[in-house]
Amino acid sequence: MTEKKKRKDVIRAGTTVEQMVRAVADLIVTGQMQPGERLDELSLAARFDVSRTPVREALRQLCAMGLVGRQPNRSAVVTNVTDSHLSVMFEAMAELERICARLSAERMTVEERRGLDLMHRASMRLVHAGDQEAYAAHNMDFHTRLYRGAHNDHIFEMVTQTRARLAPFRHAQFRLAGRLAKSYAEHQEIVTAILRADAEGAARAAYAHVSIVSEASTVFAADHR
Amino acid sequence: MTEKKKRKDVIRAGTTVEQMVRAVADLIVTGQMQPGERLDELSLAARFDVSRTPVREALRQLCAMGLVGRQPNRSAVVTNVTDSHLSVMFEAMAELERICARLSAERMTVEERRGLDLMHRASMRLVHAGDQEAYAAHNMDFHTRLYRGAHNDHIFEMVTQTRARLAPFRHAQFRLAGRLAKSYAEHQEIVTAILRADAEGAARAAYAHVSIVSEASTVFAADHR
DNA sequence: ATAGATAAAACTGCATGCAGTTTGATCGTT
DNA sequence: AACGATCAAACTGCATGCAGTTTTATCTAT
Repeated sequence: MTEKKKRKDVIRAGTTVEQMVRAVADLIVTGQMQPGERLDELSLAARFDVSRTPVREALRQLCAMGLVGRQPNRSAVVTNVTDSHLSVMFEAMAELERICARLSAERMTVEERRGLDLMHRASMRLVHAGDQEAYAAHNMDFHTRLYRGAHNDHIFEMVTQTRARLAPFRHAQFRLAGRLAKSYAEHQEIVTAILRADAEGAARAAYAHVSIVSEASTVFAADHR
Repeated sequence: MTEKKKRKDVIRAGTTVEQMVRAVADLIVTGQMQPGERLDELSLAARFDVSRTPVREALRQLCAMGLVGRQPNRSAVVTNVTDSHLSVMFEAMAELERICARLSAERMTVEERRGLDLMHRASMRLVHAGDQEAYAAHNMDFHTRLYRGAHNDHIFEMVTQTRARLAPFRHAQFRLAGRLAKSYAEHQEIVTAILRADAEGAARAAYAHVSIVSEASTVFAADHR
């Protein structure tokens, strides 16, 4: 019993496939695997010490998530968001953020508004400290709240998925000089509009916010080519 | 050689998994499988005369598409879009259509605008004939052009996916009295705005159009409960 | 008669094996 | 020397088998 349980504790965090999805997604999102790189089933299976079956299913799911591309009888490859899609992806992201901001301004509960405001104010400390790592985490949370605030699960799903694909590029944006303070100021605008239930103002601010991130990220991507 | 080729001709239309995805999606979308119904791997495998492996992978993909739900160690079940998600899905759809219409008004090429206008005009014949089947096909095409016109592949993908999930409900909407003519009139508004490059007008008209479809479909869904 | 326990049947999760396809390296030809 | 053909190694697609879990049917006790 203990043996079995132990094995589960180690292996479990959902099924093997779920783990594989998370693990491989992590490799991609953190940049440990470059776009265009091949993901062959056998190597991955060996690497994580499972058989090819869960690997295959994970790859299929990652394909659906857009993180890898597949063709029949060929290895899966890490999707190259860089190449053609970057601006398209950011545009989509901006549109989604705009929707979420507008709906959030209309629908957020009092608690949600207060929570957003509080966590935003708290983040000022991180800006002053210049703590990029912590601010990135805060930023993630901030936007997640916006997405949740729209109170529409399907939109939430779409925006989350899109964000996942853009993750590699967003990650490094705060390195650029002054981005932290700028980001904070932009958040401020969004928060203010939402607190006022100013749907159009929130929408505009959120759209602009992503556009700026987009430019910053494009610069970053160009640097690393 | 001929033997092999023949086998391919029969089997081929992509890989086995792709076929399974299409086949099962069809079962769901056409209503041959009701929401909540269980999809057990063995039965499906037997039904389509393949092994469980491609069935499993197809189910995983269908899950990603949102057509079926899964839990570890349980059978996949046809997603019950009806229950809670219907209005949420339509709302998301409306937002996406709004974006597409706005971007289409801004970006469509001259040919795209002309094509949209022509096919819209041609559809008047179907309205007069009261040909629901043909009009449904036209409607599909019409909206697809709107999505393409946005010139953003990622948005196209999202909207296509969302539409797929709503397909079962959209299908029957034209049965309701007068829907054909109303739909045509609404399309007219969208087309007019796009031809004028009136982004906001197109956005507004498209949003309203989906909202009305939503109501019609909700009625339909309620009827069939 | 109903509720709960128990055991068997059914089904999912994963591993493994084989067939067919792709990849890439070697050899021969121009 | 460069290009193309040929063949072997590597890899994907799918089938099948076993272990473990869920589901269902039967039996027992209140």
